[in-house]
Amino acid sequence: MTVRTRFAPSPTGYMHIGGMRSALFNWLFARQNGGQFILRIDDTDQARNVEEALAPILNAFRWLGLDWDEGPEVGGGYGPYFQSQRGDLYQAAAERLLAEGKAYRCFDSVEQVQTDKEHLREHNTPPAGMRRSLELSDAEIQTRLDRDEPWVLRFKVPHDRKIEIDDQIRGHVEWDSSLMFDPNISRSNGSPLYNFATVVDDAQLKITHVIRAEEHLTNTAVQVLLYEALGESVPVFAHIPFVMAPGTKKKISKREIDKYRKSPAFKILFDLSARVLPQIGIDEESVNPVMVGFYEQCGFLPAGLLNSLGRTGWSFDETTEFMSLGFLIEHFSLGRVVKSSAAFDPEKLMSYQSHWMAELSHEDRADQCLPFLQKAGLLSDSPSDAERSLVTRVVTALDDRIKVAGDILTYDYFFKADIEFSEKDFKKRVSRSGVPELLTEFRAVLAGHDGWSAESLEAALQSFVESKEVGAGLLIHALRIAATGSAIGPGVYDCLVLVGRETVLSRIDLALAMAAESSE
RNA sequence: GCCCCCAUCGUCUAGUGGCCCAGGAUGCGGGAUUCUCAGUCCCGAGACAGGGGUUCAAAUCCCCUUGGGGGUACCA
Repeated sequence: MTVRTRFAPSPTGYMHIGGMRSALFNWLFARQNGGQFILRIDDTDQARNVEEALAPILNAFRWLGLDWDEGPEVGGGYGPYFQSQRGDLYQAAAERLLAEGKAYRCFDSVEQVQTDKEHLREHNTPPAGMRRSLELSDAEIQTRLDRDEPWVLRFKVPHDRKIEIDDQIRGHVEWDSSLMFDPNISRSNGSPLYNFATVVDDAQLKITHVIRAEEHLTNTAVQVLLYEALGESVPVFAHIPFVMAPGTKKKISKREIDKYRKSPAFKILFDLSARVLPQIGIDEESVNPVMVGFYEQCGFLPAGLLNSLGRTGWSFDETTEFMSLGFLIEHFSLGRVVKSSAAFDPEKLMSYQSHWMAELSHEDRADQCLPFLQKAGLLSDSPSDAERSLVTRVVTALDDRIKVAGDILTYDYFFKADIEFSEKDFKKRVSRSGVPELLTEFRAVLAGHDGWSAESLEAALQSFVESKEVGAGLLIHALRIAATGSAIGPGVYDCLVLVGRETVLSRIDLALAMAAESSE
């Protein structure tokens, strides 16, 4: 039997981070077992713009390198893969259940059902007995049908059953069917409800392993009954824990985004996007950490996010933290998925991301950074060899300081002509007694300096400060601010080399002028 | 209310009766390296929700309590 798993997203216009984790586990399990991973689109609610709303989802899969064997764009032998196009399947299954007496028309209004349930609850009785419509005679049913009375289809739960599953993660779970209320399986307009559609689909798609979030565990009872009524074999279930929002015990959700913006647990992520996104022309409000696209746009590596997703709710052993996709395919196991829900941890994500970024060669890191510089207008659309080489040299000098590709924008002073001096640092390092004079003199040294390498510049500065009998730090800090405008960056000699002699000299002039101005 | 699931450092987790006065990672605190920042290297603080059993022995098994989460929709 070939393993077949699936992920069934609704086209919502973004890919949810928690959903992505579910998809990843399904994908890993399929790949590990040489099976198929299927993408089915749950678009019964959205009539319009499915394509547009689906694009970010497919893009997220592609970005992370998770392919699908059947689904949108690739087709497959069990299509169509859009629920909106599978109406006849649900219709046929519903009619069969009705004909076989396994489902019945319920003429009760929503309000009526509601009232009945409340009444029963007051008397502490489970609502399983509510089957008024089942007592209707054929003639009565026909009369109501003739009068065009609305009805929904309810599945007739056999009340004498113990429903048991051996969940791959939860273990043995069982329910008493006598406590279950007959579930509505299709609406008065004939469209199927989730529990029904999903069973019909999973059966028709020959899904062998249903790996999904824990919220569906209770639904499984009804679904098992439905599989049986339809004469289909029941798949293996694996209910994985929720991905919770950092700092909370609630499922991570886009609706809570305003709270997340204020939450300290999310701070590093929002700080990052505030640094990066405005510079590349993306509205900060348009993406957020609940969406997979956020990470792509900030410059995360697929490997970083994947490692983080793979480690929330799953572990390999007691020490292994860094896992490539290949490692995960090889070693993933449902049995090692944890039972308790896990909070997505941005700090740990950063740690994985830093690790995978550090694994990249400087050239590859430069390739990651390049598009960000282009989007920020700091580099032309088709960069010259000289520009590309500058990026590589800057990235090399920056080394571990680049954790996500978007970090390159923090060091924009290597890529633009005009810089702004950080006011605070300028005051602290340049506008202090003796420093402008020192800088003026050293400017002359630089202007006449033979060669322009980090080594020779260091030697020049050392002998200069020795002759002046001042600490090297005094000049170094001032020089850094003057040459880059910023207190942070690579070693100062690297900075001088990368910025170039001419620019360094003119920036020093500018700094000296500013210092003179402020001292007046 | 009823049904189901879950419970180890702040967080992610290891642990399937003795290897555990609980291991790793992350974050945090301190130190070292240093021209800043980042990194790296050391050191440190930090958890078995509570109560009962079972057993020579329990984080691990059982029961109860408490806490958290989910379901109970003509949502998915």
